[in-house]
Amino acid sequence: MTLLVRTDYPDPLWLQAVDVIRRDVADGRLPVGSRLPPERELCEALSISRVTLRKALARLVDEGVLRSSHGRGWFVASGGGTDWPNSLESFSETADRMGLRASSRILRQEIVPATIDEAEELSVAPGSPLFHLERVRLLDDVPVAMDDSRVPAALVPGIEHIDFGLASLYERLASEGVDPHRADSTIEARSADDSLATHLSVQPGTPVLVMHQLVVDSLEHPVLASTIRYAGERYRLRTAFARSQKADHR
Amino acid sequence: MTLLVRTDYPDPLWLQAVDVIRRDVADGRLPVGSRLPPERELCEALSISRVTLRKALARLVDEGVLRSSHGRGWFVASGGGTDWPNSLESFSETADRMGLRASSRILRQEIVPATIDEAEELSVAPGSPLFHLERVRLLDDVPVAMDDSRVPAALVPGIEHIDFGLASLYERLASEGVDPHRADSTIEARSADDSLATHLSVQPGTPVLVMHQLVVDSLEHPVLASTIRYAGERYRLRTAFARSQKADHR
DNA sequence: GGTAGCAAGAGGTATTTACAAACTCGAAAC
DNA sequence: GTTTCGAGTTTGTAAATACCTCTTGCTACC
Repeated sequence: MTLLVRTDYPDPLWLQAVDVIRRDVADGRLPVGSRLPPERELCEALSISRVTLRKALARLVDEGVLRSSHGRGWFVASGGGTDWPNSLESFSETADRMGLRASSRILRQEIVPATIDEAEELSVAPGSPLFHLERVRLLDDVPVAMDDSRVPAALVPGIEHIDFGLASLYERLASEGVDPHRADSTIEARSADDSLATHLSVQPGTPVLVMHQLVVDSLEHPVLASTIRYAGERYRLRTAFARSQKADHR
Repeated sequence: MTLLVRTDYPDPLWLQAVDVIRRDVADGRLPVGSRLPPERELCEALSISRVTLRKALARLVDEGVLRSSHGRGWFVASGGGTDWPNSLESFSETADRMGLRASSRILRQEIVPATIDEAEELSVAPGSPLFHLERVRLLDDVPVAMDDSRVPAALVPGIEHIDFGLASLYERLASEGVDPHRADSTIEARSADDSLATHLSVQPGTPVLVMHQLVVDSLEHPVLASTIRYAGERYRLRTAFARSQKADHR
């Protein structure tokens, strides 16, 4: 605990205390399961009052870093800090959580006329311009998924000139006033075909997780259809489902 | 604000204050968007100190009931932001939609002591009795999935004698006052091992969709852990994700 | 040898007090 | 007429203090 909190810093003292303790946990100076010094000692060590310290500790409980035991002390929570998304965890959120770097490799980016099937799914006229974006998604330069997205070109003028190696498709849609509201999805397990296996650097036939999503705005207009194929050994979807009372699993 | 907090009640004052304010909001005495009296007035009205009141207010922010504006006051938050209608189509709903008949074949139904891992996941003591239910789920007598569920036996007395070829696990839990509230889930693609392949009547190595769920009640107590393995060629999860507009609290 | 009870140490709750920072609004200055 | 300033109000942060409850371990008693 070398760092102290400083009154001449702009951040509130309790936030500085949060950072100090969180860092000590992350660096292993406070191993998982270990007990922290008593509150009164921590106060002295950090030169803050007990109220301020307890505000910091409360935040760390919220973050799942610590837990308290009445009469016994403060303990570093087990690393399984179940930090569940309340919707589907996005690719970059997964990367953040695992401390990895997310990136993309563009395979295809063009505007083509919509086929009958595409037109039907996205509620546009057959032959109307459709933006195709095909990317390999990587975590720390390891290919993890193939993302094939289609957007009606009319929604985002000039979309074919955006560099999606850097830009986020969702952010671009949002900046054009497109408001993703719901994503109707199907999820299934398939075998990798030769083409997919090549792009993901896996053996043909290995299991892949195929998620197809149709994203609609608040007026139920389709704005994006995407198919993401995840290498089964390299990715795991995380989400939280609300259980309606009538859901029966007979 | 008719009710007061009382020092001679067992609940902490700040918790009583939370209840009072939450009730006022629920009853419409504090309409959505309205401003609360200043903290100092609330302190006096509730006969508690400002620190105690602020602890209550902080909790209500966590619950999404209130929000504060520096220099302006406290406001009742719009209730419609925090809903997360992520839903997952259940096995029997899928059967209904496709006009098929859902059934189960029991492989294993017994009470065994919880292992360390199981105990940790379900927040019970290691060695405490755990109900294991292993079933093959069929659609029109075709095996489609293998369901392995674990429930703390204390939740449903006599659970080991129920015929789950007919009864619904969720209905049984509900009838015992267990209220499934949320299911934290991971979904991945794997290859079928020999045992699974036999039960599902597929070739070993074919892709399977593995969904693991931890179901918790409204108090965040785990009530059920289940792993369902779907034959990739025979089943497709259908779900709707809400795109959360939520900001991070960093 | 077992058990009840006490005391020390830990977190939990609550009060009082003080000052800082952000917002509102009206009055004065230009 | 517009801007600027400042007083007043309100939330945000922080300290010092007191006492309660729970856990643990030791001690003394039976």
